[in-house]
Amino acid sequence: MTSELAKTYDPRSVEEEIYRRWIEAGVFDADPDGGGPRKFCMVIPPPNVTAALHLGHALNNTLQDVLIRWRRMQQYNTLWMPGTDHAGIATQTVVEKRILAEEGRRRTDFPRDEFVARIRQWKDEYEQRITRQLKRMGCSCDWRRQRFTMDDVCARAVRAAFFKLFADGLIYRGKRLVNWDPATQTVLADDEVEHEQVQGHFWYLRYPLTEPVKIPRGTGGQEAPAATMTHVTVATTRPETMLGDTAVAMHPADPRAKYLVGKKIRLPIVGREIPIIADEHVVLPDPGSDDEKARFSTGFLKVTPAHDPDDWAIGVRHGLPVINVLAPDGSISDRHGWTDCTAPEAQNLVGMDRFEAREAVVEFFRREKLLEDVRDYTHPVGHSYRSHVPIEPYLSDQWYVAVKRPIANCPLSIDNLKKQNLTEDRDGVTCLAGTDIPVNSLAGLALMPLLDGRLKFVPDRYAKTYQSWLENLRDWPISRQLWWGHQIPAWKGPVEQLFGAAPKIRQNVTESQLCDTRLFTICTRIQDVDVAFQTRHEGDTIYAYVCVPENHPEIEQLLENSGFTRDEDVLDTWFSSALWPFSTLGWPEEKPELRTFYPGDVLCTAREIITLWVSRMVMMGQYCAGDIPFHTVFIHAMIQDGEGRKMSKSLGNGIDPLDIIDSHGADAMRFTLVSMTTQTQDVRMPVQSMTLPDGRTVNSSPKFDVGRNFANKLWNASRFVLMNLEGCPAWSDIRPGQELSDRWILSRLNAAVREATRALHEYRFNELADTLYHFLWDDFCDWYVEIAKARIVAGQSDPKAVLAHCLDVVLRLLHPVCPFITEAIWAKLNEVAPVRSPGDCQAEETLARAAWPQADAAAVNVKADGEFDLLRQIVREIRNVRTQHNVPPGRRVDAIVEAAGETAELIDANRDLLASQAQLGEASVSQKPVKAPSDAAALAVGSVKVFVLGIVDRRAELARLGKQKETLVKGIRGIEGKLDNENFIKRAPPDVVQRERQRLGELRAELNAVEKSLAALE
RNA sequence: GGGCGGUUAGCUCAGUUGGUUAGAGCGCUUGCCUUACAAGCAAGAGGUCACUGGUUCGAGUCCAGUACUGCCCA
Repeated sequence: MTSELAKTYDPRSVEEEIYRRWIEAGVFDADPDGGGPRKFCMVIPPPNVTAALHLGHALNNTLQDVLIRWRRMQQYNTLWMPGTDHAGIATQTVVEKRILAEEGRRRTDFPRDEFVARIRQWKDEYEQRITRQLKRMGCSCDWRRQRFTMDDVCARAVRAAFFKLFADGLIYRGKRLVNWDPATQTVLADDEVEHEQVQGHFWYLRYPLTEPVKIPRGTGGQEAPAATMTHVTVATTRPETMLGDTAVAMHPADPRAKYLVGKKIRLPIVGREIPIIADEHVVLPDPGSDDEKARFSTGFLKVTPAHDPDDWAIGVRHGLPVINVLAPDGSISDRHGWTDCTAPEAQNLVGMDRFEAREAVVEFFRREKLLEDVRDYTHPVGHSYRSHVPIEPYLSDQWYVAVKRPIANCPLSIDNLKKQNLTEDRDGVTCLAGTDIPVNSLAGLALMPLLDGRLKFVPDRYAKTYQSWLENLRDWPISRQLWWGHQIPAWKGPVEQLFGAAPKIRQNVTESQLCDTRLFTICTRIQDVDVAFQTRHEGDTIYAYVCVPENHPEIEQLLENSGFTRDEDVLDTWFSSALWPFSTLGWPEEKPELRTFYPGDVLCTAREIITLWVSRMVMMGQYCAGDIPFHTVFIHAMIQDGEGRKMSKSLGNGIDPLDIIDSHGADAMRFTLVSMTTQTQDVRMPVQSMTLPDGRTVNSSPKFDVGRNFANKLWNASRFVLMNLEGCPAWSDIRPGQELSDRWILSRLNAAVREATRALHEYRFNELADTLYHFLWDDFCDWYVEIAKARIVAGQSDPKAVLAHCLDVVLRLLHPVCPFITEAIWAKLNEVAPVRSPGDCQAEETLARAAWPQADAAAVNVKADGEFDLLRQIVREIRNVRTQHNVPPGRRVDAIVEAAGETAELIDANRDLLASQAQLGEASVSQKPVKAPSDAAALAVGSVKVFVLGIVDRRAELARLGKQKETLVKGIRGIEGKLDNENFIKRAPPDVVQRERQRLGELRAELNAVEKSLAALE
């Protein structure tokens, strides 16, 4: 037969060809004009172009592919939108490092355009690699629509969103302390900062008072006995920041405060005179306190507004000067706001790295006998999630998105929330209940759908992460000092220049409005184009920041000709990622794609980006596109190695999906990943090295053998079916209800359909895999196929039709998980049996398009299940006794079954089944008590007794029966204990009591039989 | 410090609203190359469900606490 399959499944021989066929047939192509409510849309979490995909991506994309293929088979109009993310800081860093290593050149050695072009080359290469990886995994994305977060379509959306936010007054320029990464020299958002415990020190530094201060005896504090103070002692973990100190603070309740506040200190090294101030933020010293800060405190706090967020707040309260002593690269500098750096000791420090400077400062204090103490102190320090260096609080101008500012023209109604009492009034602003978040703010828009139930997380515990993040949200800094990204579409120039560029402004806006820098945004027109601008005092000048909408280069040119310059910074990567669900569909243009596929349905991602990405997509989806981008967020586990560590390049424990596909096949990898997807937050995957046929040694995991073995089992089961379909009758010509084994397998099949569909609806991926695994392997292969063999040999043809139908349905059910192998077998099955199921209609040519099976409730047959279970149990017991008596597998033995009534009839009708499965010769059934022959092994299966003749080894039989008796006695005692308990009888549900009673009866009958047999042997 | 998890067989993990003798895969033992499959078949061994207490007729499952461990946030 031409369609005979190879003995072992070889994925490499089919995968590529099948993928090509899907593409040619346009199977993955979405239809924007398809209309109808049955659409299903997902956007891929765009992989970073930083690097090739790892196993986590393989998991993430496999799960998405399972969902989209399932919905496609359910005949939804599906779209899976593919694409990649430019990953600003990550990609720029990677390319910078590589160029430095290979060419010895730094970014600043290039013109910006040229450097960006180099990154673009990298991006092109990795975009291609990633795409190829996804295709090899079998991902059924609509590749015609593939996007990149910096391509023209996405860039237009970024411009449009930025303009909209700017014009609505939700983007503003602010000067404040930011998280600064001195290595990459850019600002980071709070959530890009990782807190790590660091073994550090508290240094106790003495700051001399300009003149001694007398403190009367009896005043508290550490230095109480001293009648005259010549210095105060501050404790710090970052001594180098003292160069920027502008005050020393103490708590107003400190008894010493009334003598010291208002006095001056001469700052060592610098020579600056700074005041002692009173502020309640200072922690009072208390050596016995549980509070670590109180134990380490001296009561005096050095205040460095430019280099610490808390000090910044104190500075604002007291109007302190702000002295920045660091350069952007983290070195000490007198050129970024430090004007009194004149002392030679101070000048010596300029140019030192911050950690060098720390040692130098400490050394100075030590030398001058001003270092009072050094104590070990373990404390959390923020580190850059990219460069992993400690971040520096740094004063700078950045663009921010105001996340809690009410939006004047809010695009969405809040009536629903009000109805559900989810709002409350706070100072005239409608806020979400229990929060300070205005309903019509960006944070409010993101939180609203969670509260009103339109947005769901699976597993639902992750909703909490999302909610608490939004509730504690601060304004989002969106500018980054990078070259790789969307350049900020804002132009800056002196406000007078704006009049020259746009004479009409005078007509629309008064001069006082223009120069009132408290106003955030003014919208006006330049040459009939809507633009928005903000004004801001910087030094003695009032500047205008002008935002121009997309597609108006002439306005940009006009501004630049008038002395305006475009902001050099780029936007945070997450800004463009936040727009991904609709930027990819062409927003802001009203395209059919957008109408048909937005809002999308499911987002599938890992928990680490719930805050960074998911929340911002919801925020921007609501704000820009007027609806949530998806109704369900499925959060899958993180894959770790066998020791519970993250897989990473530096540890060398990562697994490359392509290596697994090469060695085990894509379907095997997918099956394993799906079967590992439970509701837990991590899964471990023991890593082992493996040698590929081409000689490479790569990382793999024995876990993938599970998938490979399963694929091979499916292949061989199919092989058997295909080899036996000659003369396969039409479904309408068979009577599958007549034979128990047919009724049973069809019952099991339909139960599997029901179970698999339920699992998918509930995102229980492992249950989907388990259901299919056990149906195929245990029920179908181990039992039905084995029974069918005998029946076919005996000349029956019904099993052929049942086999064909079962295979048909299994292939459909398994297709979303294992698309390649199922498609390959489907083609063969179509050759041999194109018509093969109830209804006798021609099967679909392409499995990927075939209909998802519907469970036939009538076929799920509890009676058949029970009857078959009994027969199966009898077979197992006979096999067991054969093994224990060392009966050679090939030797047929005779058996007599003793049973009553319907059970006897059932067994009698299935004597062939027993004979073929238990290797019996003569099998007879007796309704009367059988006198056990002396050479027979006696088995008890419930009320059924089986005598297997001519095999008895007395010792083995005694041992077997003794053991069975022991188990039975134990079981009986347990149940008797329950039934003797009055409370159990009284309080347990009657069906539970009834079940126990019945069970007790069965066990007693079995025990009885076993004891008789034992007696006969003795 | 706050939040969320995890601890079940040698390993990796399931275990639904509490209810038969707690399951699977891998690994292990024994016997089989049985005409789909040795990546296989048949049979089997292996568990004080982390610990302590509580609720209940009944707890792997619910509650409280302890230990260890992981992640997120500050």
